[in-house]
Amino acid sequence: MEKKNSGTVGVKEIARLANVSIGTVDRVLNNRVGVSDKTKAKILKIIEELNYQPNIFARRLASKKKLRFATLIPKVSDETKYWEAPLNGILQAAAEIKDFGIEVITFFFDQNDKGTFKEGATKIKAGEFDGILLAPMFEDESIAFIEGCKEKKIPLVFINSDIPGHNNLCYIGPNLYQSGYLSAHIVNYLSPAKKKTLIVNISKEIDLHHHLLRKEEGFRNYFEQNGSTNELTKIDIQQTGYAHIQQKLNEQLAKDKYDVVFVTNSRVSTVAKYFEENNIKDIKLIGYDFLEDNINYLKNKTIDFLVCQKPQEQGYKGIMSLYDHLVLNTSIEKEQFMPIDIITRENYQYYSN
Amino acid sequence: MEKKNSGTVGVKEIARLANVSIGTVDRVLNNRVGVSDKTKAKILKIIEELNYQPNIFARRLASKKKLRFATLIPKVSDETKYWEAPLNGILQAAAEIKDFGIEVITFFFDQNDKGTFKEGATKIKAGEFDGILLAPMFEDESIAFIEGCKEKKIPLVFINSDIPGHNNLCYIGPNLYQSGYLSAHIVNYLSPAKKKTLIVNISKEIDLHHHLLRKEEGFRNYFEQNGSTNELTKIDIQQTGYAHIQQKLNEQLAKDKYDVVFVTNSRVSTVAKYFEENNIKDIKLIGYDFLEDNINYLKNKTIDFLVCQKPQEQGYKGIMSLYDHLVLNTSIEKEQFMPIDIITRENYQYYSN
DNA sequence: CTGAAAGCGCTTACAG
DNA sequence: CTGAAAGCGCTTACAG
Repeated sequence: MEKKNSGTVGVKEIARLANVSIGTVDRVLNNRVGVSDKTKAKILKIIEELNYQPNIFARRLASKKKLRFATLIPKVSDETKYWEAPLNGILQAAAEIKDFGIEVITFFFDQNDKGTFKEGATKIKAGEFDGILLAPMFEDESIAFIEGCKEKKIPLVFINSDIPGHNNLCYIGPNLYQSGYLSAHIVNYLSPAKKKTLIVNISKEIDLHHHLLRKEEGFRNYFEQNGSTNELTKIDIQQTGYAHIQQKLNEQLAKDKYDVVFVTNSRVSTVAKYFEENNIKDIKLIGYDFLEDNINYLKNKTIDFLVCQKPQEQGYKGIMSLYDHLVLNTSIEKEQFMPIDIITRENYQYYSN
Repeated sequence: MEKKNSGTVGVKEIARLANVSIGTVDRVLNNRVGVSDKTKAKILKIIEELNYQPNIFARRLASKKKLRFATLIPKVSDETKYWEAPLNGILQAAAEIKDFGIEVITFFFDQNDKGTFKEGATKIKAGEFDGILLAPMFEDESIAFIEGCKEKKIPLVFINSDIPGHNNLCYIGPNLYQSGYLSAHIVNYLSPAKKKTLIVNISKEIDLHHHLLRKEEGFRNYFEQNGSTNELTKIDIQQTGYAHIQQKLNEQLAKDKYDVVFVTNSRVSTVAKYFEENNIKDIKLIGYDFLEDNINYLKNKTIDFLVCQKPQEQGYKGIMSLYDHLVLNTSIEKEQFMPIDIITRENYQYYSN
């Protein structure tokens, strides 16, 4: 004899069975104080037995509780088009949970200016938010901010990059090492069998450089672990202006004849531009991120592969994790690694960021 | 002077402004009959001006309306593990919209038996469903069924394969041609530059064979259109038992030395098994679908690439499209092509089906 | 064609 | 510590 009362039992029925008022049932349901241990136990038992599932619609309709989430990510600029996608994900999630009484407020910082990051953090601290989504680009500043949140017990999710041991709710983003490793795997398949590969790191900001090194590490380790004959060279380009990159590439490409160039971030489009201008067609080019510039070079065959990690989904899932944690009380996976997608000119049309 | 009444105006306020009762407002809101044109116009004008957005929670709470969806897809068997994923997607969507008063009932058929498909279709017809999700494997039988639904104006979505011109709500699934095209693109990158490739179609059911041919077409056209020197051969294996496949492969591989084998469906694991048993390591192997067997051969390096098309998402989105159409009244994209994902042994861990 | 009332399953003050 | 009542914004009969 099974009971089938999913969806049909409510506070009223529980109250009846427990010989209390629905107000009391509500108190234990929502962990509020002011119920004797005895009646609490009795009610909990009934809830358990009935497998009671609250009606979220009634709950939402009756409740006047509002939650406010803050996000702090880099602002979108020509240099950082990448951040358009996470922002879109955030806004999409915000729209979806708006009716559930959640307000999402977005703050931005300048990737080239730690000061703006601190400013944003200060504003958020003052704003008394219930949950925070953060792109913790600057390590020291992020940690200081996070510790503050910890004290106030404000849940916090990281997206895009992690500071292990400091995320207090979850991290949602790429496994950088593995994405480098995968890139190497692709390179390994490319003809010719024996080849020379150039790794290119382009980054001005020293803090961001870590990320690139992590990818480079994965890339290198692949070849080591697979006993490859691939010959690896690398250059670090610490200025992002085209003239500078051009000069560096000129120098490097004069030194040797490469079969593959692996650019460790989205600036692969700059290298593609250089390839196009210099009519270089026999070097395979691999880089990162589904950005308009990159896709254009993919289309015109200058870029061969792009590795992408669903930036929009990072923002979306970040907000949703806060919601799931705070509203639905779901348990959240500590590390949520994004898929590592391989984009070519024959599948980019169907890619969903 | 802007009004900011999003979320604050309700039927009560509209009724007050229109000098009618909220019952009448409700009637025009839900397109019910029994309102004079004059008052209807008046109310619509106010709704428009106020940019009224109904409260979905209140609506859901008060409404007793229930909708029932039916799904008809192949049953999961050892031969058709693939269908586990779409089913999971369907069940996940069902769980999410259950609270919205939607009941999803699943029907299955045997891919090797058209009769079971007809049976399922008949049951669904008799069941008076409000929306249907279908994997239209058997063309004639599907069309007959679909025409019946059309008459009754029951919205219908196709997943996994399309019968163009007959889907009445939308198609959600792969672009088969393009997935073959992409596979060829990958093959083209593989060393050696000049190579011999064998296409393998394994399929017992004549109706399903079409799908494979469509992929083969994309695969072939890529090389034609790109003036490739790749030499293509193909075999059709019309029995799916291992002994038969083994024999066919024996014959074929004795004829020539191939660099790449492209299997046009998930049966690539059978070919992988053959490779493993015969210690074939120098032929690159490409096939379809994120199935346990295939992934195992990917891990042990027998399979090099798998092309996947998010089967779970197909089921999920299929149900959600019915919901969006029937409940939210959203407009639905006619053709929703899945991403074409490239899976290797370095990114399968992070793949979400 | 229109209105007034009850009720969906919760939460929120308020009273004791 | 507990209960009774009002109300969230809709929909659903029912009455006229």
